[in-house]
Amino acid sequence: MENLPAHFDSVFTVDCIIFGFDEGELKILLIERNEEPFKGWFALPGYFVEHTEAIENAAKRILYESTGLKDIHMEQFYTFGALGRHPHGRVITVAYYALIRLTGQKEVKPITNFAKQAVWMNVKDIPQLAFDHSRIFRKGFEKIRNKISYQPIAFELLPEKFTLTQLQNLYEVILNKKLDKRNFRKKMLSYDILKELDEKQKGVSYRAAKLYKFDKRKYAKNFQKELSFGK
Amino acid sequence: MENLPAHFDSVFTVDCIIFGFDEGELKILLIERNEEPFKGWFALPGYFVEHTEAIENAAKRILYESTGLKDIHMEQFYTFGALGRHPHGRVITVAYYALIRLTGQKEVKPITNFAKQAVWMNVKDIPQLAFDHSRIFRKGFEKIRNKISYQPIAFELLPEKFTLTQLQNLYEVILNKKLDKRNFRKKMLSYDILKELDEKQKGVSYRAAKLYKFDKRKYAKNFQKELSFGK
DNA sequence: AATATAAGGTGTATTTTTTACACTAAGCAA
DNA sequence: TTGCTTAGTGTAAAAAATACACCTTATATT
Repeated sequence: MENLPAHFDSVFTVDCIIFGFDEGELKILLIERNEEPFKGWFALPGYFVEHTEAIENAAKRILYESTGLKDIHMEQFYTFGALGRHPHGRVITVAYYALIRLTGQKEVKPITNFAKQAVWMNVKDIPQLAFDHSRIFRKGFEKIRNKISYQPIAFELLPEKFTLTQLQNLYEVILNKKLDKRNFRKKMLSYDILKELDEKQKGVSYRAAKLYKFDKRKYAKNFQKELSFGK
Repeated sequence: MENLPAHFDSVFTVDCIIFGFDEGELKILLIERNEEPFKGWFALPGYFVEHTEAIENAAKRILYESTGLKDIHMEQFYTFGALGRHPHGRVITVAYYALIRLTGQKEVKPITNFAKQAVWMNVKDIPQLAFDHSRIFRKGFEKIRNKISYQPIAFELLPEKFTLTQLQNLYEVILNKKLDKRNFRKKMLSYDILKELDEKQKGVSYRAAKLYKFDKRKYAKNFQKELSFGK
C-alpha cells in the first residue's frame, strides 16, 4: 500500500445483529465468549475485517459463519469508534443488522472462534453485553423500529407464506405496541403489495387463516411514485 | 496494541459534507485537490484518522480545519469500505455531515493540506468528485432530506433569527419542491417550537417580516410525547 | 351429533390531518 | 401618490387515521 502512511492504520471489525422472528418473539443471535476479554459474556457475532475484503463482504462472512445462510438482507447502520471501547486499544467497528427467516430453519451453526455457544435470545431479555455491544444493539433495534414503518423489511423475517395475524404480531413486537386488527389489515392491504394465495394455514386447532406472500413486483410498481413529487 | 493482530490493520479516513445555506441556496464546501491522485479534482474535505483519536473527534477536527468552526451539529451517516474505492489500496471512510450557519460568517479558512482552494458550491451544481465522493455526497444529501421532515435540523443552517419565508425556502431547497405558503406556516407554527420575536427584518426594500427563533425548550417539551405510545 | 373453544374476518362513523386556493396589508422607493 | 414587492391570513374539501363489536369458521371435546 504505497503512499498511504502506515501509522494511520487502525484495527477494525464488523459486528452483526442477526434478527429472527419465531413463535411470536423477536430474537437476536448472541454468542457466549470463550476468551478474554469478557470471557463468559454474551456478545454480538463479529470479527476482524481483512485487509483485502470489502466491509460488506466481512458482514456477509460473519453471517454465514454464524448461521450458514447466504443472500440475506443486511444493512449497515452505524460505525463505532470511540476511544476505550475495546480494552486492548482503539478498535473501529462497523455494525450491520441482518433479517433472517427463522421459521422452517432447523439449527443455527454456532461459531467456533471465540465462542462457547450461540443462542437465540428474545430482544426483551437481552442481558448486559460485552464491550459496547449493548449500545450497538439498542441503536440497531431502534433502526429497524423506525424502518419498518416505511420500508417492507418485515417480510424478510417471516416465512414466504404468512398470515395477516403473523404479520401484525411482528409489527407489534417491533413497535412494542398493540395494533387494531381491522385498521392494520385495511391499511396493509391498501398498500397493495401482498399477494393473496389460494391456500390456508395448516396444523392449527382453530379456523385456519389465509396465506399471503409479499409481492415485490407490486411493491416496486406502487412505490415508484413515492419518489416523484406532489405539490 | 497487544493482543490485536496487526495484519488486520486498515487505513481509514473521515470525510465531511459541510452544508451551508446562503442567499436561498444550499451549498457544500469542496476542496480542490493539489496532489495525486485526482489532482485538480474537487473532493469532500477529509483526512486520516489518528490511532489515538475517536472518529467523532477526527470529524470535528476536519470541520475546524476547513471552516474554523467548533461546536457544530455533525452526524455520522455511513461508512464506505468497498475494495477499489481508493487507487492506492483499501481505505475505509467514515462519512459525516455538518450543518453550519453561513449567513454572517465572513470567510472560510481554506485547508492547506492537499488543497489548492476551498469553495462553497451549490448542491445543484456539484461536478463529478474525486474518489467515490459523488456517491458519498448523494447519500449524505439524501440523509438530510429525509431527516428534515422529522427533526429540527433546518435551524442549524439558518441564522439565529430568521423569517418564516427563509425557513420555507430552506425546506424547499432541501426537499426540492415548492411548498404552499399558508400550509407551511400553519403547520410549522402548530408544532409550537418557534418563538416569535418583537423584532423585524432589516435592510430589505419591501415590507419587513417578523423574526423567529427556534425554541429548544418548547421543542423538548412538545416532542417528549412523541416517544410515548398511543393506541 | 352437539357443543365449546379459539382465532379469522369484516364495516362504519368520527376525528384529525392534509390539501387547495386568492386576496388585502405593509413598507419602501421612485 | 403611486407602484412594487413581499408579508400575512382563513376556509372548504378531501384524505387518512382512529375507535369500536360481532358473526364466521375450523377444530377439539363430550
